[in-house]
Amino acid sequence: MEENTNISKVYEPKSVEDKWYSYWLEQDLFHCDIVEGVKPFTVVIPPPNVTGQLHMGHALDETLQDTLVRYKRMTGIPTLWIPGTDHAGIATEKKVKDWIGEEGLTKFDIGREAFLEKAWEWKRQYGGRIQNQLKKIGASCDWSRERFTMDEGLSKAVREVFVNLYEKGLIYRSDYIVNWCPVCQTTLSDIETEYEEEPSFLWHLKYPVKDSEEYVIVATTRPETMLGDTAVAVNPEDERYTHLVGKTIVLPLVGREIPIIADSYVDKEFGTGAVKVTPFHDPNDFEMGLRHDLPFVQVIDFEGNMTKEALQYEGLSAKECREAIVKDLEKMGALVKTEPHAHSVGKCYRCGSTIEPLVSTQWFVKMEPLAKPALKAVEEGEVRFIPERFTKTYTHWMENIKDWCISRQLWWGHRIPAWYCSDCGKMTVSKTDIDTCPHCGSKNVKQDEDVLDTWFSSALWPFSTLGFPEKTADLKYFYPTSVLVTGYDIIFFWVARMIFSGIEHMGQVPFKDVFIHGLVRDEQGRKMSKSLGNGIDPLEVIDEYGTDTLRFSLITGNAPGNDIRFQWDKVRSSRSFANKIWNASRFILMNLDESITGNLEGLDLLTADKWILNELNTVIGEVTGNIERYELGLAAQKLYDFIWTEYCDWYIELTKSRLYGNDQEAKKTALNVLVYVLRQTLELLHPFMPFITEEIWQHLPHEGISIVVADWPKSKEELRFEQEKEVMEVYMETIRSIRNLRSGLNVPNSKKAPVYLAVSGEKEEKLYEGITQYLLDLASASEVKVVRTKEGLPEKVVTAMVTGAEILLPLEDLVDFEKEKERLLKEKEKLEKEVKRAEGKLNNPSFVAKAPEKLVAEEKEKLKDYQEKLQKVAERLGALEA
RNA sequence: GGGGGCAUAGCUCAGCUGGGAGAGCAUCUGCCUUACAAGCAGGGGGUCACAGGUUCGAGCCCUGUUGCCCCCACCA
Repeated sequence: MEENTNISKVYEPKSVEDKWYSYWLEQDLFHCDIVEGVKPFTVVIPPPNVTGQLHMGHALDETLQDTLVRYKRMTGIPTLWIPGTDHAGIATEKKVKDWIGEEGLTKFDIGREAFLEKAWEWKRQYGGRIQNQLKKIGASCDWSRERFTMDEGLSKAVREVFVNLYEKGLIYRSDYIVNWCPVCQTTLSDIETEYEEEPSFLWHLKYPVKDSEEYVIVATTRPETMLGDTAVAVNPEDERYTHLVGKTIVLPLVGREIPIIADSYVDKEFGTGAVKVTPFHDPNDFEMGLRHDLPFVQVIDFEGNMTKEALQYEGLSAKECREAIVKDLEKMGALVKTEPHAHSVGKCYRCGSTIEPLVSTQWFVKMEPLAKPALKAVEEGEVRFIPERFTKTYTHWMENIKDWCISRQLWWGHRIPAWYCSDCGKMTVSKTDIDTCPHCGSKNVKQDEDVLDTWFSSALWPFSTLGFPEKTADLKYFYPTSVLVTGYDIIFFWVARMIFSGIEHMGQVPFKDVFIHGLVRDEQGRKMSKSLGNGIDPLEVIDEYGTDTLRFSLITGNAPGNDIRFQWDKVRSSRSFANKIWNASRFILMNLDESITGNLEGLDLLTADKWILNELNTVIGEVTGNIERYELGLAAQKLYDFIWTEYCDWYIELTKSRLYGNDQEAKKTALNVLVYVLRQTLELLHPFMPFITEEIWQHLPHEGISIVVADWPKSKEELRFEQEKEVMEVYMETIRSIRNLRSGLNVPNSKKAPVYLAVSGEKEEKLYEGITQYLLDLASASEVKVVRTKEGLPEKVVTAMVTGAEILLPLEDLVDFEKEKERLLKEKEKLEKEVKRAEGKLNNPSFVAKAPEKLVAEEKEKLKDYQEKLQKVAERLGALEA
């Protein structure tokens, strides 16, 4: 748009997006300074994985955040959006393992130090990718405050928190049954384990009772673990087994003697009512093992193979072992029954491998003391979920929370700050690295090999990014943040943990609002996934259609918290919208000259001008309210309707005769209003479509260096024009009616015809006085006459009734009285129905008594209008009969 | 087993504190009207899943039913 001629008829996003993003950075518009005494608006980005590529989920998440952030920035509040990335332990470690694997090396070949060296190198090479992608979608982050979870400062925060929790007794180290991924070679927390139902079998095994002819039949889904059985349990109330409790079982194949115990965990109804107990390999059995002081026998190792405790089965994989055992038990007659059984199996959320529950020494966070205040904060509304229903999801999880296993057997991450002395055997937990045992002075101290769960550091994100544990100015000013925007799938992983961490370490909740969105699904409603190959790359959409288009299509027509189906149709319709704005603006720019400022002072406004200003005023109020309430979909929809329907289809058309006419003052007025409304509309739209709005705004008369920092439009009392609105609505009704009549007879627009408006009184005559030009412009009128009597008008007319007037269109030979009668009869029917409806309401005494006065008055008005129209239709029909 | 969501036009979905059912796409008719055919004008199409209830008034609130979906828990 450098030149006002030769502008492309279609909007070309590529030529403007990078240009403006660079400009915004050059002008440092996203940087946020502290303004003492003014409460800022702060958002921290849910940090994408450094290994990550931008996917549709990010695109949605960043778009929502950016929209809120840009809006707030325009309202003049100091606004900060902190970007950053997450080190993503398992995911990144896997990438680096694959990377060195290309040279035939394993991480153990090269050792911890070299491996970490490689990992950092990998991060330097690919870690910047996601940031550039964020810029591509227009994210207005303060890049000077970018953070990475393994930055020095953030690592310091992790240590601070770890040690504090440890010293309070809220972190402990213990042998416990954990979820072990034999492929990733690490533990996983409970929420990192996903259960899938698989068709399997329930094997019924016969265990002989020692020194007896009796036996107990146990049912199991995992026969291979029988090698590690250290008891058989029955319900204490189960009379079938009472006499056996305390006796001994001789474990088949193994020969180990194990007790029969009574434990109320056992369900009498399920299977045979007797359970084999494998404390080392099953969470429930583990608990029973503790309760009854049973031995723990490990028969499956950390690679998923059988240990030497598995005797002759040593070395087999668990799966092979299962087959062998079933066969062997069958051979010896110990397999009583095999029945099909749906069995839910834990899977690693990263690699999908089957999880092996195993006992090992791990670090845990004691959750109950942390969960309590976190629950209270949400209950008391200190943190608010939008939409509200997710409060329940959160509460339910927090109420039933178990301790959090935080140690991971990885190298990439925050190494656990605990040291073990091989001389005195004591452990030291310390904020700083140590090389001497503080207990005995020995130099033989070794740091714990494990690192912390990635989510441990993510949980600190809202304050670690601001400088915690240092009491920085940023931390003081920007914490707590204003809103967290994220998907419902990580409420447990992240949101909940940030809440209790914020309360625990900062003494304050980390954010006021949690704005939850859904998942972006494919066109068939399936989850986008790598394995299905149905993911759509947002960058490809941007490449083809532009960022604004993608953003708009993700935001419109969605309610908070609901999943979104990605639709190309919707993308295309958003592109059409961008194009519509482009062309409307192009039209206005083509007509501009230097005298046009887009200010309203001293203009002689017409009805149409006042009408559009009034509509703009309304839209400003509504859109602002919608954004404040996180109803971004509604806000976008309103802007779409306003721009397309009211501004383009009506207002621009209503100004054309002035623009093309000879009255320079009138032209100037129209143009100023056109520019005024367009500029404000662009400002309203900017948070949603940042690039196209900036491009156009810069070409319009404006103040300031960028729309990014333009003032958010405000509704103004002096631009409320209720009366003009009403008049205009009558005019529009009239225009539609005329178009309708013509369309019904297939009259092309090029064929102009006179329009007569028969009005009943002086008031109506006055009302219609100003309509002439509008009908000439928008209703293909050749001339317009407002008359008090139909006398002397042509006979061959089609008619329609509008508020206060009867339209008569002399369309000569096109007029078919039979068809006309038919149409009017239909119209009559419709009106009668309406009259009946309105009368019904108004004759209902309780409606009149109880409904709001305004509503009753409106209903009365409508009734009157319908009755008038009905009467006119009847008259016209009468005339046609005659 | 517990919790939650959805059911509205042919399709995908909106519908804010209850006050005469909307959008996009698709479809039909007529228009290349000098901003835009990625467009303009006009039209057709809905017992708002079902059954009750509250209310002057229910797509919206309450109860129940049916059908899909999700989350949590996981009785071997």
